[in-house]
Amino acid sequence: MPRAGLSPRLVAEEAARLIDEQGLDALSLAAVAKRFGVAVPSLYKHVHGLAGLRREVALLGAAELGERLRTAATGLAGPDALRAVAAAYRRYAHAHPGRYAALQRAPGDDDHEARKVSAVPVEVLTAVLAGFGIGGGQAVHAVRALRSALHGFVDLETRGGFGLPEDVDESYELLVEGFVRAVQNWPDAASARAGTVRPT
Amino acid sequence: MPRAGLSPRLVAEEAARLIDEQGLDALSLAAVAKRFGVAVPSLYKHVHGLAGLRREVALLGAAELGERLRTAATGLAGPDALRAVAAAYRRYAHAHPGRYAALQRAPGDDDHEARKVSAVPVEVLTAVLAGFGIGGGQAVHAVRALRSALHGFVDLETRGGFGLPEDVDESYELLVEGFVRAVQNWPDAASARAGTVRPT
DNA sequence: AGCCACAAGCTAATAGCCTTAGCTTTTGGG
DNA sequence: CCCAAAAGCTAAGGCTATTAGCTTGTGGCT
Repeated sequence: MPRAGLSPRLVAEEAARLIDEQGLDALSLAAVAKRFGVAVPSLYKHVHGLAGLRREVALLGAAELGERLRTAATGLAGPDALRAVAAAYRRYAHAHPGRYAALQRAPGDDDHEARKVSAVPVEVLTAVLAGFGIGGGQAVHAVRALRSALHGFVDLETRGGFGLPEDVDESYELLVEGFVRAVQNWPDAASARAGTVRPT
Repeated sequence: MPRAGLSPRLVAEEAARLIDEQGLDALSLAAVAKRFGVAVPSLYKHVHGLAGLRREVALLGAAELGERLRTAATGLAGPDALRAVAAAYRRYAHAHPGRYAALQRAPGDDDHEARKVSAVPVEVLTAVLAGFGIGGGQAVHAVRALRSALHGFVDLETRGGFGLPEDVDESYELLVEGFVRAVQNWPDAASARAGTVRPT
C-alpha cells in the first residue's frame, strides 16, 4: 500500500481547511485523519497530538494574517493605511473563520516561536499607528484599542452576534472611520512622537 | 442514600462556577457531576445533555450581564452612563470569565427565550447611545461599534492577548474615552441631537 | 398515618475521541 | 543491493457523552 506522504505542514493545512469549512469545534485528530484516509495514530508522527495540531494551526493563521496585514499596509500611510489594514483584517477572518478563531489562543510563555509569529500582526498595527504620530507610551494603548475594535467586530460578526445581516459592511466602515478620527485626536500623541515601538 | 437535591438552576450555577474557576474548556457533564457527587447520567434529569447545559450557562451569563449593565446605567446619562456601563461590562467579564466566554455563543434562531435574554445587554447599550442623540438607522451601527470595542478588549484581555500586564486599566480608559468622543461626533446624528448639548 | 405515583438518581452498555505501545513496511541513502 | 530510519498500522486503555432501563426516595392525597 502506498504512503500518504504527510508532513507537519500538510497536516496543519488540511486541519486549517477543515475548520474553515466546519468551524473550530470540528477540529479533531479523527476528522483530519479521515480526510487523509489514514489511521488516527499516524498523525502523531507529524504533530504533537491534538494540542500540537491546534498550535500548528494557530501559527499558520497568525503567519497568514500577519502577511496579509503587512501587504495591505505597504505603500500606504495614515488613514489610508489604517483603512487598508482594517479591511484586510476582516477579509482574512471572513475567508478563514476557523483559522481566525484558532489563532486567538495565546501561545505559552515558553513558546518563543509562536510568540514571535503572533507578534507580527501587532507589529503591523503598531507601525500603522506610528504613522499618526502615536508612539512611545501611547502606542501600547492605541494598538490595544485598535486590536479591540477590529477583533471585537470580527469576532461578534463571525459568531453571528449581529442579528440584522444587512448593514454589516457599513457598520464596519463607520467603526473604522470613527477610529481614524479617534486616532487623529489621540491625547498626548504629539509629545510621544519621538518614542520607540514596543510590544503590547 | 439521601438525594442530592439538584435542579436545572442549581446545575447551571455550579457549571458556571466551574468554568469561572477553570475556564470554559473545562465544562463537561463529568466535571459537574463530580462536583455534586452524582453519577453523570443523573444530570440528564435536569439538563438536556451537554448542549443544554451550555445553553443554560450562556443564558445565566447573559441575564446577569444584562442586569449589571442596567444597574450601572440607571440614574446616569451621556458620557457618565457610557463610562459606567463600560466599566460594569469589563468588571463582569473579570469576575466571571467563564460565564462571559459562554454567553458568546449565539442562540439558535428558534430559541426565543435565549434570544430575548441575550438581547438585554444590547438594549442597554442602545439606550445609553440614545442619550447621545444616536437613534434610528445610526443606532444599529453605533451599538455594533460599541459592542465591538468592549467585547474586543475584554476578549483579548481575558485570553491573555495583551502581553504587558501593567497598563491595562489605562488602556481601557483610553478606549472608552475615545469612544465617548467618537460618539459625540457621530456622523448623521445631528438631526436627532436637537435636545442635547453640542459644540458648534 | 399510610400509600403510591412520579421524580431523582443509579448501573449497564454503546459509541466516539485521544493517547501510548509496539509492530510492519516502505523508502531512500550508502 | 541492503538496511536503518521513518511512516504507517493494529491493539489496548482511558476519558467523554448519551440512551435504556432499573431502583428508590418523597411529596401529595386519602
